Amino acid sequence: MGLLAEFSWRELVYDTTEGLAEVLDREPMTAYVGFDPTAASLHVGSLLPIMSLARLQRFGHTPIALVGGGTGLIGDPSGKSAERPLQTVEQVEQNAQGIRAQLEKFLEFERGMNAARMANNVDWLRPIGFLDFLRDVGKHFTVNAMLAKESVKRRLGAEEGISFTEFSYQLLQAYDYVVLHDRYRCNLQMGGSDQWGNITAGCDLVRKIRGTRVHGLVLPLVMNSAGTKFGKTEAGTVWLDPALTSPFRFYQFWLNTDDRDVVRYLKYFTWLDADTVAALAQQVEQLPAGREAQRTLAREVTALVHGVVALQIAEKASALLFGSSLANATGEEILTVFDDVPSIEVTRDRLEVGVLIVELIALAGLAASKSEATRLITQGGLYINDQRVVEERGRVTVAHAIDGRVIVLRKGQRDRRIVRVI
RNA sequence: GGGCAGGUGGCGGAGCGGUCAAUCGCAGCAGACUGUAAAUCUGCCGCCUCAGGGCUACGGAGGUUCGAAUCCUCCCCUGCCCA
Repeated sequence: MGLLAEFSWRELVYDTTEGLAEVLDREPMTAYVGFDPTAASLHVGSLLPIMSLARLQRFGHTPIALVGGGTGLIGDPSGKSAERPLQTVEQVEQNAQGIRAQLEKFLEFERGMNAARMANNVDWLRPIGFLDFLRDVGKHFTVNAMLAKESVKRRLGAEEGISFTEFSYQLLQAYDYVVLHDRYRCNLQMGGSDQWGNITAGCDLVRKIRGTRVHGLVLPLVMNSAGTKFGKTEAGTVWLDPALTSPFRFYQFWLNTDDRDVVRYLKYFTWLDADTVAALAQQVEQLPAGREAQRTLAREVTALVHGVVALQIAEKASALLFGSSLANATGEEILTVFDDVPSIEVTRDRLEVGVLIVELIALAGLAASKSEATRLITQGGLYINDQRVVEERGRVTVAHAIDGRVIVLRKGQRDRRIVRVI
């Protein structure tokens, strides 16, 4: 099976440039994907392009992970409905370093023939002068074509418009392709479907100034059936950095995947083969409550991103939280399992006196204010050590501390905070 | 530079002198149901509060009025059109 067939059954091909199939069958290619340093960490949304690069490498092609340290200073208007504030140089640099470190985990850099490469476009975008850029790159683009790009068109119709800076973005990304083509013979660029305009701009530019035909492939936008943005939960973005999203929550994110999405996600985000995925798909049909597919997805992706040890802890925590009750757990166990749950510290002295529950909740960050905390209790959404709180003016005292060491606050079904007694 | 239309709570979008902490939709939070689901239903959704109320809010600054998100003046910002 060739790469394209592999991509195809996994539903990874949203669109490609013409003739890509023939080239892929004929020769090993060098492909790049760009990652924007908009944050210090990548999130699960980036997992699709990352996995795609990794798959490509397994098929003997060479992957390049491009960190957009230069383009990040400008801001890609693709898929954005409004102009975004510029990030500071330091911010971008820091972010670029962070995601660079993350990307390294997914690709193999020691692999002989097709070892992965890492590049940062600030290296060539920073030194180039404005006049040179206009003469060498800008001259090959008509504004007419630039205006026709979906990302630009949408903004032209929008209230806010688009700045010259973001308008120019497509030229920078196109130029990246030229540089990567020159340096590494890169001849394929992949990205999310929102990148199609930027990718074709790059293909055109390479053809115009180097006379070579290079290709592009865009991946589908990852959607979920609930209509919300993939990779967002109540708690916010699901990051790949374990310090930002704990392995436990990461695991939970995947475990909670909608039935309608889980099979597709197995194809997207795991290495499981077609037969295994088909078997799991059948499970979803016949025994949805068993959630075998979700469990497998969560295990696979968590192990991939955070490692087997982190996975085991996440599974153990899940079992304790949703299986047996807190009542049978010792303070020690709770502290271990909830190690990565946000916690606050309260002194024993304060607990001797008693702390107003609403104050504690606000302090722990379970509610934004005391009014919100009061509301929460009134509605029956607050639990202390899994016991529902009914008295909104009540106090928390040492008596609540399990083994005198820890109190577990919970909002709703699963949002928890740990109070450590010190 | 000129003309026009706008700037209201996370977003969209009402309100156009008092009854407005502000209709409504979306998002969000909680509850019920359940599979730690989806769908659905219910409640909540500025802050503080000794629960009576108090405070801060409708781009910014002034002003008119007993009283302004609503009227006036100036300023700032955005879009569209013209130059």
